[in-house]
Amino acid sequence: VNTRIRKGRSARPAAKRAVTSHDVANAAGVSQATVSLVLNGARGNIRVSSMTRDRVLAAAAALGYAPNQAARNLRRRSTKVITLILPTLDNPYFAEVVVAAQTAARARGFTIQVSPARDEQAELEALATLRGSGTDGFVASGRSGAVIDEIRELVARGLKAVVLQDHSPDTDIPSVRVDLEAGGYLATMHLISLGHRRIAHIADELPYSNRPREDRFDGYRRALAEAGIPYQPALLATGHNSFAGAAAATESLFRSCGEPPTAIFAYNDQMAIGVVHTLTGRGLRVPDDVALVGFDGIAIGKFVSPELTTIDHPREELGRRAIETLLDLIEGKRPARRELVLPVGLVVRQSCGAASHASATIQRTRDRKADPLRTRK
Amino acid sequence: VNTRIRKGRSARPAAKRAVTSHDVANAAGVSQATVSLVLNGARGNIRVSSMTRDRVLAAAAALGYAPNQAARNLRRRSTKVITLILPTLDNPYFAEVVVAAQTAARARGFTIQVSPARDEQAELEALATLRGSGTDGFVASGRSGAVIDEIRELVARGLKAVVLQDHSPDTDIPSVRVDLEAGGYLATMHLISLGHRRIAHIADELPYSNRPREDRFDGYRRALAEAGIPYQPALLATGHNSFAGAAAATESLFRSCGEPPTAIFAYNDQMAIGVVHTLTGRGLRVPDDVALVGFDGIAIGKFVSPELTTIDHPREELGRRAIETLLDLIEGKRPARRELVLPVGLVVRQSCGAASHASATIQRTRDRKADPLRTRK
DNA sequence: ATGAAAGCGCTAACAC
DNA sequence: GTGTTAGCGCTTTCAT
Repeated sequence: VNTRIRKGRSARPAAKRAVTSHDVANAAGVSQATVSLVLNGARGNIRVSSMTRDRVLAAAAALGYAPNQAARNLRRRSTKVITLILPTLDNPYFAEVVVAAQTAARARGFTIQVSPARDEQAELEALATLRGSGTDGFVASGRSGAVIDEIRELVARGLKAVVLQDHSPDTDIPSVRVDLEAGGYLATMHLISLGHRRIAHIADELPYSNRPREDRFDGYRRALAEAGIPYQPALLATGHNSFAGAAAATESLFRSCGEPPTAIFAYNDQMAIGVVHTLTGRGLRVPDDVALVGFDGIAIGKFVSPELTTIDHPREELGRRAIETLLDLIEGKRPARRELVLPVGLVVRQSCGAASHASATIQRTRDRKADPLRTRK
Repeated sequence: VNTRIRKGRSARPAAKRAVTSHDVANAAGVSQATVSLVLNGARGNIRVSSMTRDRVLAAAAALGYAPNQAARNLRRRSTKVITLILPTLDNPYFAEVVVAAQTAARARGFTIQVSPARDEQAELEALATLRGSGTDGFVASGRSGAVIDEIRELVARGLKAVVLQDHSPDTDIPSVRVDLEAGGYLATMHLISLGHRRIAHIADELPYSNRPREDRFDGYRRALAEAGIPYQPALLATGHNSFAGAAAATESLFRSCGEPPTAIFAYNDQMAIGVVHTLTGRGLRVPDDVALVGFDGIAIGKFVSPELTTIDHPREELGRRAIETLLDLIEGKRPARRELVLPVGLVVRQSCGAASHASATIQRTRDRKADPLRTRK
């Protein structure tokens, strides 16, 4: 039965029938159910003699048996797969999140699947593919209203979801994020403490309402307000979230803002590098002519010139906690917090011009639940 | 039947039974088989009246029906999923490959799944999870012998495979790769043509035999040989494939090589940035004191200072062609070539010191099948 | 043009 | 302890 010789040149590779639990059962001289029992191991009681167990295991190994996932998923009504929908893979920020997520998932017997979705349309498509129960749950960023609606719809269908780097849209959709507001505040406050008063902000240009951006921006304005510096719309510029986008945004900032800023707070470290490029191109030195603080803490910040002062995020923890929260949900445990907000830290390097004051100082915000923002000054 | 009220506080979310094709059939007043027929559309003939078709479609939409993937996969013996196993996601190089792969796959009705595997062990694990027929095929890099063996084993089980950025290990496992040898040759030749004779190479330190590294290295030595420059082992340094690893490798290179090199060919652009960092730290200017050529062509090379001269890879094409080759295999078509080798191009920017000669020159290698290497000088 | 019926390979409840 | 049995939801002949 199992020997179906590939006849002639008919091609169509004829996917040689895989070995099933039946084959193993035959080889071991037991019933198919026993094979299943043995292979699914410690189902509470070990109700199977160690002798048959060994025989089954041996037969399975000899035949190279691997259970058919589709059948198992169908029967179990679960796939042990979770999906991560991320805005982009261009930014190594997410690479770190993915690796941490994968490690955390694997530790609990789950596999992750990554879906890059660079815009709202792509995100909606990625979410749409989750409807067919190919996954037990997912992590997505919130962003636009349409995306939130689709997330709610999937949750209504029984999928579990966690929102990453955005606010919790619903009681049964927890969120795990970094304290971006505190980060914006810390970055701006640092520049203010260095004597700057004309501080620009270069942000992502995403068209729809976007919490990660608003949070940074809120922190920026809170710091200005605390220092009694009026917010000036002319000092805000947006561009595509990339090196080139930031370079262009900086160019247009300097062309149109009248009196130029003496300092810039960038949306993330990649954009900060684009900012440096334009500044340098205009003959401006960083930090002497313009001070700069990035955001993220990705590895490259230490290797460009000048080295980037930045707001460091707990990227590993972000990925890990998102997965842990999701798996708790999937396994029926109710997560400890609806919103988990991770603290950030200021890393002082060269680009802010404070190098003489202190090198590689690290200042962290407090861990917090969902109470009002407060940072250690 | 479908209304199972979540009773009391018994928790265990009770995953409300999803709507099945039976439900749709009932709502539309047809048999379940007809629903399947309608939804799977143009199965050759359209043997279904447009009236019932409309009724089924309407019912499906009203109920928000989505076919159960597990059941479908079980029945079809295929998942329409392919897996991409990549060494890392840290390097934006792979982000581009992934996006291209995803686009190509989607165009043909397939979904991709990404598995980062930073070392041999992780790669073997990732491959092992493919045994359970959760995927129709995969793209992996070759690397170590153990990995190749596992790839062969999976292919023997009926999975389809394509090797990325390595040589084809077997007639039925095609490879799609960039012409790394020609790239190494081009980079080195460029430095030679600028007058350099002491040219170092900073490479990835991967422990096992590694074609991508050997290919670059072969190109490097071919160029030296052609110019009559003896190869000097002291000018080869290896480090972890990262900014920090390259920085460390450069440090040790300068500490131990006796007379220092006047030029460096780096393994990739990320490592090139690490090289610049160390050079700058030692008070050496790039390109004035040491000329540098990177490899890859990733976006950041244009935004660091000095801008990186590099060997540009067709990253989008690499991802796309790998997927197309794999899908051909899955669909029973025999791919046109066993080895597809994509040409690379030299992009001259600042780090090589040729800026005065010509700015942003681009020189490309010829497209080739599997014939001996040859580059246009 | 439509329906009935037979599984795909597995898990789990229940019998012995 | 081990085997029997009943499906999970779908695709796909084969009748009608």
